[in-house]
Amino acid sequence: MENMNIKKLAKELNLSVSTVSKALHDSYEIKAETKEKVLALAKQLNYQPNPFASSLRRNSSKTIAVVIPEIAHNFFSLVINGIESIAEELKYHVLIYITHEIPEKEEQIIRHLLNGRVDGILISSSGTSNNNAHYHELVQKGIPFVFFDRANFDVDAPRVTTDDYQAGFQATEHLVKSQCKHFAFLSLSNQMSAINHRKDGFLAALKQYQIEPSHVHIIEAGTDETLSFQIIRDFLQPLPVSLGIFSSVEKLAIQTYHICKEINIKIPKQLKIISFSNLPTAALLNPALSTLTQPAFSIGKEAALLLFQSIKNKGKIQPITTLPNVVLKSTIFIRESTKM
Amino acid sequence: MENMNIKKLAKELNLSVSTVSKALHDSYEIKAETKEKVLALAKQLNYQPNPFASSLRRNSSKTIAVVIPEIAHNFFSLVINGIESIAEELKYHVLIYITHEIPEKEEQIIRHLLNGRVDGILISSSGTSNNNAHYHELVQKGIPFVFFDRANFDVDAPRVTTDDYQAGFQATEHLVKSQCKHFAFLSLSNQMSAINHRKDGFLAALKQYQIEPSHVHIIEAGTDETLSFQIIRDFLQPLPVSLGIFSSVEKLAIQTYHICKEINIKIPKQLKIISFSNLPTAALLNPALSTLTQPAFSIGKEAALLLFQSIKNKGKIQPITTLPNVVLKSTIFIRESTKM
DNA sequence: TTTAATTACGAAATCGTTTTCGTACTCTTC
DNA sequence: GAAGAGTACGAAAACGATTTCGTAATTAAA
Repeated sequence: MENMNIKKLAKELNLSVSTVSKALHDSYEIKAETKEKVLALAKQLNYQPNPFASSLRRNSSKTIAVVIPEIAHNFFSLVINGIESIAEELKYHVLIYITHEIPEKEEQIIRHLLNGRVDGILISSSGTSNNNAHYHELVQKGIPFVFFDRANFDVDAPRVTTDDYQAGFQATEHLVKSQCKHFAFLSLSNQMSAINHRKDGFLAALKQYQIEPSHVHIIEAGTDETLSFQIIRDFLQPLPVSLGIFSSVEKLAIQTYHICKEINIKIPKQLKIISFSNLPTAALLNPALSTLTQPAFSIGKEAALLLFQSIKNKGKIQPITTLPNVVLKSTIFIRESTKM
Repeated sequence: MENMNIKKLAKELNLSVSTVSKALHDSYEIKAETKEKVLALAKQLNYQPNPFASSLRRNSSKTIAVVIPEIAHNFFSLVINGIESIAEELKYHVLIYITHEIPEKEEQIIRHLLNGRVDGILISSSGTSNNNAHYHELVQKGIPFVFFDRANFDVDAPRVTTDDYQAGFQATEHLVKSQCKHFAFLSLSNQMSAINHRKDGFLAALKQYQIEPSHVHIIEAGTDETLSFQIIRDFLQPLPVSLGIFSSVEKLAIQTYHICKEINIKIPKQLKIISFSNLPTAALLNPALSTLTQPAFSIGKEAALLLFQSIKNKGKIQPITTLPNVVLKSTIFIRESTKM
């Protein structure tokens, strides 16, 4: 009696395995009376179908994977929250994979997932633009996937992103109007779609306001903490006059705060800064940080919804439509860190 | 040629399925030459074994589950990072389940996992003390699990916790020495082990320093954001003189900061506060927040290690030993929020 | 030379479901 | 009352691996 299975259940009921299976799936072939009996005993004996046998036979796992660069990050954990809210509702399971911003790691994970362990994948890419073979393999294998936030635009897959260009433009415009003279863009890498769009918005705004190119600084700090710390600190010494920083990610803004505290740069007097961020404490910082805040939870929800749509439509004839490409709006919060 | 499987591979090689399977698992029964051929073709044809067939036959899933109250929380996402670091190394997969602090939700998740989908479970309990039947069912089913941070001490399972009592004592002692006269403990609920230990340390310290009971306040703010906001605000009006707050979780400390900003209470002049927290911005807050910081990443690592040990030992005769009960040390950071 | 052991492989059972295909039996319908 | 339709179930194949058991061929031991 160690483990209940459908065979024992059938024997107990004096029914065949197939009848029991059909009864459990509420098949029209089975009469109501029998169904009730089966359901009753199944509940009583606490029968739970073996998920692997089901998955093997049905060729579906009721599982999705989320592949992200890092998890200890407000944005990504909020996104996961959104994803989970939908998955939970649809009784799907969620596997988490972390790439630690290493493109090769992402490749390896994606390649592994070609084995059919999951019905679909949500990806925030760590990949570089010259490397998307693994995405194409997913397409070939027919495994649905959706990009969120960081997409690879060379790959035909649904995307959920935010209005990065506009937000970047708006943030930069705000810095200009706050009387900044020098402008710096803090970036992780020039290979990430979302960040590049933010940079494009930044550059466009500076162009529109006819800022001298020599006053425009693009700082690629990279993903290594120690190194990026160094790079930013080096950039701030000597400090460009009336510097306005637009940080493309929260982490670099926080590092900047730490550096300013360390080498005694006064925000916003000597340096103004605005950053993309989902920090719940942005308003409590010293000084309060101006932010562009992405609707992270909604991004997760939308991406999951798109993915489940793809999963459902799999195999069916797709109407020739444009690729789903949801763009959500970020919100700008002006706080003290950019005060005149 | 849609999907590669072991049968096609065997046919291609003019070998039997069993030989191929054994070769792939490096069995001593197969000679080196054959193994090489098999490995070579497997790689060339990009063969990946179907995980569900394997799991079904082997009765093991190479998957663990992490069940946590919430994910958008620095502590838990750091723990997951630690868990993932071990799981990744051992080629295990990680499923995430979020209870949203709802005990019934946790029960439901755990009961579902009785079906064998995972080889083991890491749990930070959302359960109440009078409700641990589902844990016992896990024991009965022989599914290994490990508690971390929030354990249920009525259940015999390995635990990874921190020195909550000592940390609570130390934090409170610090408040006493900072000339506080009234003392408040902010709690989520009186049903969570870790939090209760912190409270015990708090009360013990106050007793040792002979603080009048009427100056001791236990605030159970609950897990609902809006409600807890209300409760804390109500407590702070009117403001007890020389109030020292020990917040058992980060979230309530942040709420307190927001409230103080709103109703214009000066920290640390009118109110001192120290909190358990893994905020990367604690030092950048206005004022910088004194914290007790748990080694969250290590907690995740240790818990995962214990779990994998249990999984490995499963079925084997256990030496009669004491239950693994790892207790890690938290670190106290004194900052401005508790300055005299 | 005979027997025993070793090597290298294959046939088939097995894991627990789902699903296809039969097939008795009852009920209509003309 | 014969044919067709509908009802309710069962036998067996399938999913794709792993593992047990058997065995032919070779080698070693007696």
